[in-house]
Amino acid sequence: MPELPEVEIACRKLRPLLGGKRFLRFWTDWPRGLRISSAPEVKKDIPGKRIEKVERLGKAIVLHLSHERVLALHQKMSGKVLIVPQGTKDTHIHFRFALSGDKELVLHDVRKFGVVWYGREDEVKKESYFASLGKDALGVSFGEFKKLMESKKGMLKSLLLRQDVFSGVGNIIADETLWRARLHPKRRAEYLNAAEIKILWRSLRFVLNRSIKLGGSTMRDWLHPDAARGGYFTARAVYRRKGERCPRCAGVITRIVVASRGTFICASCQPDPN
DNA sequence: CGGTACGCCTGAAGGC
DNA sequence: TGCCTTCAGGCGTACC
Repeated sequence: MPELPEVEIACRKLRPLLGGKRFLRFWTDWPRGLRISSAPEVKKDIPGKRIEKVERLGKAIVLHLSHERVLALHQKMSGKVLIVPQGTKDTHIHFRFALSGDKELVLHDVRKFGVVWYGREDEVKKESYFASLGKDALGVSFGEFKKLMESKKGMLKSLLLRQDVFSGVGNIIADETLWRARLHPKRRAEYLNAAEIKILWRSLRFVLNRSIKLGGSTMRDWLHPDAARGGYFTARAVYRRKGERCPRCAGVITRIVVASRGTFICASCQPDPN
C-alpha cells in the first residue's frame, strides 16, 4: 500500500466497520511478522478486547483497544487490510482477527513484508518505526515544512521518502509531488529558494489530497478494506509512465534511479541540476 | 550526517 | 511455451 493516502483511506473505512466491535480470536501462519508479543501471547490476550479508536501514524494503522492494548498494522509493499467473512480462504492471508459478528479483520500480504505489533501503547510507541516518525506529511504546516527543509541536506527525493522527516510519503507520492512542483528529484534541499520550498509544500498537499479523494492507488494488489478499488493510479502524471508524454509539456517521461528507487520524471519540466 | 546496496518474500511482466 | 532477468506502494541494517 501503502503510502499515506492508502493508509488514510483504510482507516476511514475501518472506523465504521470496526467501531464497537470486539476481537474474538487471533490466528497467524507467519509469526515472524509479529512484534512485541508472540503468537501465543496475542491469542491469549486479544479475546474480548474492544476496538475504541482507529488512528493513522505515518503508514501504519493503529487500533487502540480496551485494557490499554494497541494493535498496529503496517502493510509494507504488498499488504492489504480487509474485512471479510470469517474463514475466508486465501493462501495470502497471514493474519486473522475474528470480530464479534460474522466478519474478521485480515492482513492479506503476498510478499510477507507486513508487520503486526501487539502490546501496550508505550511498548508500541517505543518501536523504532513509531519512535522515529517525523511530522505527518499531510499535517505539516508550511512553517514547519520550511524549517525542516532548511535544516536538512540531500536530494529532494531522499528527503521526501525519509519517514523520520515527513511521515507518509512513498515512491508514487514523491514522484508525483516533484513533477507537480517542476523540481528534479536530485535537486538538493540546501539549494532550494523560498519560492521553491513553497511550491514543493503546496504540491505535496495537492497530490496527497487528490489521491485520498480518488481513493488511493490500486496498481495491482491493494484494495480498500471493503474491497473497493482506488482511482488515483489512472489519474497519476508520471509514476510508471516511462515513454509516455508528460501531461503538462508533452515531453517524454523517463525512468531514472534516485536513492536506489525507480524514479519517473519529465526531463523537460524537471531539469537536471547537474 | 548523507548515500548506496542488500535482505526480506512472492509474483508479474518483458525479452529472447 | 518456457526460461531468465528485472522490477515492485517499504524499511532496517551494514558499510562507505
